[in-house]
Amino acid sequence: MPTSTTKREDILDSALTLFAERGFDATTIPMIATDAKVGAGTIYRYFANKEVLVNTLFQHYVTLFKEALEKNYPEEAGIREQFHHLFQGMIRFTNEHDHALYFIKTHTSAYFLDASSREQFGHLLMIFENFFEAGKQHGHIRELPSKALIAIIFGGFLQLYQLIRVGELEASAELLAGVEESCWDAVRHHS
Amino acid sequence: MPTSTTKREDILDSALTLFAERGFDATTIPMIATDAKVGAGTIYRYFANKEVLVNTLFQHYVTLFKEALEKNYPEEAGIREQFHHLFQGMIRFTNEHDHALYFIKTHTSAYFLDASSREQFGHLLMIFENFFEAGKQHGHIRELPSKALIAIIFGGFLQLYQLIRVGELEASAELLAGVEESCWDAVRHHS
DNA sequence: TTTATAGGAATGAATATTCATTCCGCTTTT
DNA sequence: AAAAGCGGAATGAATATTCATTCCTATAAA
Repeated sequence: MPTSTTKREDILDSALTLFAERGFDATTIPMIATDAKVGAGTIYRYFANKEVLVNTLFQHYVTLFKEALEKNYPEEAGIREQFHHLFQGMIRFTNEHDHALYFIKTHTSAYFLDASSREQFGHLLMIFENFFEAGKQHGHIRELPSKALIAIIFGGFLQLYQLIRVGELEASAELLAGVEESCWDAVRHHS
Repeated sequence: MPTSTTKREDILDSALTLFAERGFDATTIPMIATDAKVGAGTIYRYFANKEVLVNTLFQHYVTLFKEALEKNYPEEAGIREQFHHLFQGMIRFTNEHDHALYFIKTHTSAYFLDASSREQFGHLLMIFENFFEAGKQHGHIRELPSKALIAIIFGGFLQLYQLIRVGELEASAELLAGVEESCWDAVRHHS
C-alpha cells in the first residue's frame, strides 16, 4: 500500500484541533506530531511545510462547509425555510467537524493564507451574500450591507459555539432553536 | 525627568496594535521595540516578560471598557435605553481605543492569560449578565441563557468591527444604528 | 555660572531557548 | 533482499531574554 491514508488524516485531525484551540503560530509541528502519534518528520512526507498544511486544512473544510450548505438547498421554499436550512447546515457541520468552523473563522484573515484559500473562502461567503441580497430585494431582510449581516450571524453563532465547546453551555435542541430564532430576528425585516 | 512615563506607554500602545493585528504569538518583542522606537531591552525594564506585558495590556483595557460601560449607566431608565447605553459604550470605546476591543476578544481565552486577567474579564461579562438577567425577569428579553445572549451580541459586534477596521465597511452613523437595532432584535423578547 | 559626578535609564549586541525542517538509520512491506 | 515508510535526533534559523556598556539628568562643588 502506498502510504496508508490514515496517517495523513491523523495529522490533519490533530492540526485542526490544535490550530483551532491555540492558533497557527502557537502550534508547533512537534505538537501536531505528538498529538497525531507520528514522527515530526512524517508530517513532511505529506505536507511540504507548515503553511501548506494549514492551507490544505483550510481549503478542505471551507469546501466541505460550502457543500454542506449547498446540499439540498430549498431553492423554491420561503426565505425563513432557506434560513433554517443554512442555520441547520452550520449546526450540523459544527457537530460533525468539531473545531472546523472555529478554525475557519479565526484564520480567515491570517497572513499565511494563500490566494486559493482566500478564493475558496470568498465562494463560501457568496452563498450567504446571495441569500441576503435576494431577501433584501423582497423586503424580507433588514436593509443592512450583506457583509454586515453575515458578520452578525457568523460572529454570534461562532462565539456561542465556543462557549459550547468550552463546556459553558450545553448544545440542547432547545438552545439551538432559540439561537436560530434570535439570529433570524437579527437579520429579518421587522415591520 | 526620571523615566518619562511616555516610554512605558509607547510600548503598550505598540503592543496593543501589533497583538491585535497579528496576535500574541506572531508578534515579536523586537517588533514591538521597533514600533515603539525603543531598545528591545527597554521593554524588560518595564515588564518582566512578554506574558506580563500582554496581561498588563489585557487588564488595562478590560478595566477601561468596564468603566466606560458603567459610567452614567441609566439605572432608572427603560431597558431599551439601557441597551442603547451599553451599545453606545461599545462603539465609543472602540472608537477611542482603536484596537482594544478586538485585542480583548481575540485574546480572551488565550493560554497565557493569568488568573487576574480572567477574573477581570469575568467582571466585564457580569455587567451584561446582570442586564440580561434583569431583562428576562421582566419579560423584555428573550429566554435564552445570558451567556448565549452575550455571545451573540459580542460576537456579532466584534465581527462587524473587524470588517470596519479592515476597511470593508464604513462606520457611518446609519450603519451603526442599524446594527444596534439588529442586535436589539436578536436579544429582545418578541411577542 | 560652569563643571564634575553619581546613579538611574536606555541600549543593542550576546546568549539561551524554541521551533521548523532535514536527514539517516530502523522497520515494515512486497 | 530491496524498497518504501517512519521516527526522532540533529541542524540551523528565529526569537525571547540578559547584561555590560553608554547616555542622561539632577545635584553639588568650584
